[in-house]
Amino acid sequence: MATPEEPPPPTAHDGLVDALVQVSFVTMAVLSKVGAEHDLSLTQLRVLGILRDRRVMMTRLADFLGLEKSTMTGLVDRAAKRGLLERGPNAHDGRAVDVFLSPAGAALAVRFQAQVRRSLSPLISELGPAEQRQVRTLLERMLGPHGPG
Amino acid sequence: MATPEEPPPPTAHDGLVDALVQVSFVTMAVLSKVGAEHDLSLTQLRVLGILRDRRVMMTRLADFLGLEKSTMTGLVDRAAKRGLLERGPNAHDGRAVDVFLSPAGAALAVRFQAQVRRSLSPLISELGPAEQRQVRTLLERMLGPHGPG
DNA sequence: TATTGTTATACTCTATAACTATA
DNA sequence: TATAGTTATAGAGTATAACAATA
Repeated sequence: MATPEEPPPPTAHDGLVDALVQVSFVTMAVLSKVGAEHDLSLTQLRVLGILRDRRVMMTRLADFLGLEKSTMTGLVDRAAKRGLLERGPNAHDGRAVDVFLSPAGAALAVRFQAQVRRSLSPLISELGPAEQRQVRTLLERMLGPHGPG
Repeated sequence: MATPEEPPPPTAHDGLVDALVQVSFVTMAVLSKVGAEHDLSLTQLRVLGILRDRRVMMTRLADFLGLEKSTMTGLVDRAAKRGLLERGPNAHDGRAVDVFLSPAGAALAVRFQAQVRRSLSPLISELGPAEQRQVRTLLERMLGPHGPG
């Protein structure tokens, strides 16, 4: 007899979902904090990460981030004004604008990544070496067949 | 001989850090998306989550979220205007303002949680039951001695 | 005609500083 | 004097709609 307001049927993996969400919040908090030390928002961090090994047009960057192209204009404007990235012409399409990291931006991305690794170490060090390999494998599996590329 | 710009020495758990960050981004994207379907930002979601089983004063809410109290004013204003939560007097301090979920807010929180669980299922279903128990245990260990409370 | 990018506008989120009311 | 909360203000992040230039 289900009432109109059915209580959510707790499934076997509810506990996993909760742990996943909590760990994600902690991880994002670390990312935010390290980013803030460089005056970088999470979105700006993602931009640096995406451009790390790519030169892409505005629209593609917006697709990667799941944002509107008009949002990209402001995001790229601010990062460019700080000298972290640059705009340039696209070789194949006169309408398109390419975006790519400046040397300063690339250097910052490298420093940032190292800092994130250090900042997440305490979390990870709760586990032994074998367990670390385990979680890593399992997390990568969760990310799907696209794999850790 | 280390150069002034030392290349970051890759440690054993770098791969785990990367997987953790990626999984966290995916998880937050799911949270954002489900939240957006209810016109709720990640911060508003966290507010609902915190108030789920608590009545707290503004300052305490700000502490939980790591935000300034002035930020809370706007956040609570908007959520209250939508009827999701209410302000009330604090029994022990005439200066303080308590915040708590309205019935509508509590109902939304329940619906939201169920929806998040469904939305994260595909990710989790990449693993078998035994593996799910494993990750859960390991993630909870990473969250530290504070435990999954 | 469709697509790329920018501009204009508006709203949310966030912080700092100044203020009020209570402790 | 110190603390709780709000207001004022400013800037970043986001979206929608209208526009210019190119395809």
